[in-house]
Amino acid sequence: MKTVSAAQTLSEQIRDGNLFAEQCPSRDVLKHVTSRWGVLILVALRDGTHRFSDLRRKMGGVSEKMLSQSLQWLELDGFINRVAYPVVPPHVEYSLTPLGEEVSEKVAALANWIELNIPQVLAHHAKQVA
Amino acid sequence: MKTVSAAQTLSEQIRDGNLFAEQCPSRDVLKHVTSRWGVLILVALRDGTHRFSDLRRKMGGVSEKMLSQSLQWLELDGFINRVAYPVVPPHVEYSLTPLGEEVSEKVAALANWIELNIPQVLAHHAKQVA
DNA sequence: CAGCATCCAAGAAGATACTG
DNA sequence: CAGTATCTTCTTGGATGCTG
Repeated sequence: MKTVSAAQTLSEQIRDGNLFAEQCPSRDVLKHVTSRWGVLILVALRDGTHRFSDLRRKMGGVSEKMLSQSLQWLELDGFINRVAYPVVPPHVEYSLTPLGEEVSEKVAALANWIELNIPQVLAHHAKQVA
Repeated sequence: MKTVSAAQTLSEQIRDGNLFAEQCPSRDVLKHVTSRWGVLILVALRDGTHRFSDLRRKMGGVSEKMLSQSLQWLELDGFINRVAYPVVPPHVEYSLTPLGEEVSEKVAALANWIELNIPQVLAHHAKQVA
C-alpha cells in the first residue's frame, strides 16, 4: 500500500490509475487485456507454456496476424514472456510473467463466470422475444 | 449445479459455455461485457442506480450513441435493469440486476487490478525503450 | 515454424442534428 | 432528459503472399 499525501482526495488515494479518466493509460491496458483475443490468450496460457501454433489451434478462429499482434501487446505490457529458440525451423514459446499470472487470474475468473452462466443469459434472451 | 451425464468428459462437465469454441454464444456475452464502455458501465453501476446523463458524465468520453447502445446490449443480456418514468422531461434509471451484480463483481476485480498495477505496466513499457 | 507486409472488408465509434 | 437517425471516420480483423 502506498502512502497518501494530504493533498490527495478520498477518491484518488487508493488507486494509481483511473479508468473513468479519458486519457488515463489504464484504458490502453484494459483494451489489450479485454480485447477479443487477449482474453483467450491470457486464459490459455494459464495451463502452461504454449507455442505460437499451439495457441492458434487452441483458440478457435484467430488469424496469424491478430494472434501475433495481441501477443505483442501483452508482451509490451509485461504480461507475457516470449522466448525464441534460434533453431530451424523456428521455435517460439509464450508464457505468463508473474504480473501476467495476476491479470490472467482476474480475466479467467470473468471468463469462467460467463461460461458457467451462459444458460441464464440465454434464458433472458428468450424472454425478450416473448 | 447441473447434473453430469456419464458421457461428458472431465473438461466439459463443469462449464456450459466454451469461449475457445468459435461459435459459442459466450463469445458475444464476453464481447458486450468487455467492450470499451461495457466495462465502465458495469463498474459505475456498482455504486447504485444512475440516470443516463449521470453515467455519461461519469464515464469520460462516451458518446450518447455508444452509451445507449452498450446499455441496450447489457440490458438484453439480463445484466441491467432499465426503468423509465413516464414524466416530462423523461427520467430513466439504470441499475444492476442480480445477475449483473455478479458479472460486475468480476469485471470490477479486473478493473481494480489494472488501476492498481498501472505503475508496473508503465515501468515495463519504459524498459522496452532502453 | 513463426512470423511480417500489404491490401481490403466489416464493424465499432464519433459528430451532428433532430424528436417525444 | 433521454434518446434516435444519419453520416463519416477509424480501428479491428481477415486473406493472401512472402521470408528467415
